Amino acid sequence: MAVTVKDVAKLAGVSAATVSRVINDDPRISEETKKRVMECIEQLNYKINNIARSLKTNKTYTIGFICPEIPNEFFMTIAKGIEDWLRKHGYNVIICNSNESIKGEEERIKLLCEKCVDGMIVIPVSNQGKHFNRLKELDIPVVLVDRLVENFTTDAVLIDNINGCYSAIEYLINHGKKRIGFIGGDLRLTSGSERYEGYKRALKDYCIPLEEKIIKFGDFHIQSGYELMKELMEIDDPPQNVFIANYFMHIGATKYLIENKEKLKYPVSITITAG
Amino acid sequence: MAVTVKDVAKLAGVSAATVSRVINDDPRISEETKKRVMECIEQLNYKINNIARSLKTNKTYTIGFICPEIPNEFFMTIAKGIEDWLRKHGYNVIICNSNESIKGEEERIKLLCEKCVDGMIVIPVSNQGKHFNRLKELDIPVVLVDRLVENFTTDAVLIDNINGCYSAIEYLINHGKKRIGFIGGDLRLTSGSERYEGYKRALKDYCIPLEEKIIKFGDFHIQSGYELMKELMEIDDPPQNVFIANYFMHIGATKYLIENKEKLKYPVSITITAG
DNA sequence: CCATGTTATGCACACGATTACATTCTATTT
DNA sequence: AAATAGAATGTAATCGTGTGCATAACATGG
Repeated sequence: MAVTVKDVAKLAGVSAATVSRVINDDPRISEETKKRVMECIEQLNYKINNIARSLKTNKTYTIGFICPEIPNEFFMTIAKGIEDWLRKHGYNVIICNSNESIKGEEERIKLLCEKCVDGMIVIPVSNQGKHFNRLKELDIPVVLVDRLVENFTTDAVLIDNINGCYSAIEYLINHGKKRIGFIGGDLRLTSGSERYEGYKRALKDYCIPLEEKIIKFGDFHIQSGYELMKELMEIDDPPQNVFIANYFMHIGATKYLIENKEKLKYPVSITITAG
Repeated sequence: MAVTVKDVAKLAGVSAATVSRVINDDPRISEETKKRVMECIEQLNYKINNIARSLKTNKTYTIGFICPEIPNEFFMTIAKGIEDWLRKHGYNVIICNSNESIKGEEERIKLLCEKCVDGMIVIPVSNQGKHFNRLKELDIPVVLVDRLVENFTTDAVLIDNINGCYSAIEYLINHGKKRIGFIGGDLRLTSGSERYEGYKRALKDYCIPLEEKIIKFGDFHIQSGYELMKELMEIDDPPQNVFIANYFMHIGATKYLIENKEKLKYPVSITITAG
C-alpha cells in the first residue's frame, strides 16, 4: 500500500540500502545518485516509516512528560516550554496526566515505557514513588521537575524553595511585619515542606516565635486557599500579613478576602511565592 | 538485551507463535499452556515491544490531538476529556500545540502522520487548511472540534453557536434590554462568525436595528476583551448590556469594568456564552 | 604490473512481533 | 481399522528499515 524504500530503490535503479543511506545523509553516497534518489522520493511522495526505523534503531525520538494535572496553567506553561525546546531538536512529546494520583502516575510511567520513549520528564505527585525504579531497570533517563522523589536519584529542575521563602519572609520582617501567617501546601511534597522550612528558618533567625494557630496547610489548589484563609480570619486575632506558598492558593485566599471585606477586623496583605 | 517473545518461548518450551497467541488472548490456546506461558512472562518480566507490534499490525493505538494553545484551560479541559476516554479504551494521546498558526498546524499534522497515529482530533486555528487533505490521502480519520475547515468534510463536534447566542440575546430582550453591545471573536473562525450570526438574527427577529459602533471583534483572548470593552465604554453613549462571545474575553472585559468602576456612566451588565 | 587505498554500492540479516499455512495428535465416525 | 474432523501448536514468511560486511571500480604508488 504505502510507498517503501524498495519502491524508491526500484525506480531509482539502486538498492534499498542506498536509499536508506540517502535518507540518513550518509556522506559516502555520491552526489549524483543522492540527487537521483531524492527526485524519486519526491516523485513517489515517499514518507519514511518511523515505526520500522524505531524498531531497528531503538530510538523513538519521543519524550514523555507526566504532570499531575492537564488543565493547570502552571504545568502547561512548563509543557509548552518543553515542547518548544524538544521540537527544535527533533524530538516530540507525549503529554500525560497522572491526575494527582500515585496510581495514575505509575500507570503513565508504565504506558510510556511500553511506548518505548527515549526519556521522561516527570512532575511527581508525591515524594513516594518506587514505581520509578522500573525506569532505572529499563535504563530510561528521567528528569524530575519541581519536586523530588525519595530514594530515587536523578537529575532534576527545582526551585530553591527554602531560600526563596526565607527571602520573602525576611523582606516582610525588614518592613516591620512581625506576625506573619502561613498558608502552605502538602508537606509530603518537597515544594510543600521546603517552603515551610524557609518560613521556619526565617522566623527563627529573627527570633520570632512560631505561632501554630496562624499556620495552615492545604493542597495547593484554589479552593484550599479559600478555606484556609477563612479559617485564618476567623480566629480571635487574625494576622495582618499572610504568606501563601503558591499561586493557586493565593487566588482562593484573595477571593475570600474580597468576598468578606466588610467582615475583616483590619486590612490583610498577602505575599506569595512562585510555583 | 530486552526480553522478547523468543526468550519466553524458550523458557516455556513452546514456539514464539504460541507466546504471541497467549498475549493476544487467542482462544485456541489450551488453558494449560496459557497458564505456563503467563508464568514465564511474569518470571522474566517480559514487556511487549509495541514498536514491533505496530510494524506488523499497522496500528499504534495512538491518537493525536492538536490544539491552538496548550496553556489554555478551555482546550486543556477538552484534552483531559479526550485522554480519559481514550485511555479507558486502550488508546493513548499525543497532545500537540499548533501555536495559533496555520504553519504550526501543518507541521503538527505532518508530525503525527509520520508518527503513524491511528487518528487525529483537531481544533483548527482557522477555517483555511488545505494541509488537511494529506490526511484524506493517507486515509487517517480526523475529527474536528469547535471549528470547521472549508472544503474539508469530516466528522466534527461543534457547539450550536448560532442558536446558543440567539437564545442568549433573546433572553436579554425578553428582560427588557434593547440596546445590547457585542464583543465577538475572529470572523474567520466558525466560533466567531456563527456567534455573530446568532446575535444578528435575534436583533432582526425582534426588530432591533444593528448599531455598528457597539459591535467589536477581537481574538478570543483576555487582553482583547479588556481593550474592546474599553473602546466600547469610551464612546459617547455606551451600551448598558454587553454580550461577550467567549470566556476569556469576558475575563478581560470584566477586569476593565472593575478597574474603571468610577469612570463608568452607569452600571454595565455582561452576558457570555460558553467556549 | 601488482599491491594497496579510496569510494560507491549491493547483499543479506536483524529488529520483535504477527499470522497464514502446515503439522501433529487425539477423538470420533463409518 | 481406516478415515475424518477438530484442537493445539509449530514453521516460516513478513512488516519497513538500518547496517556490517563484501564487492567492484578506479586511482595511486612503487
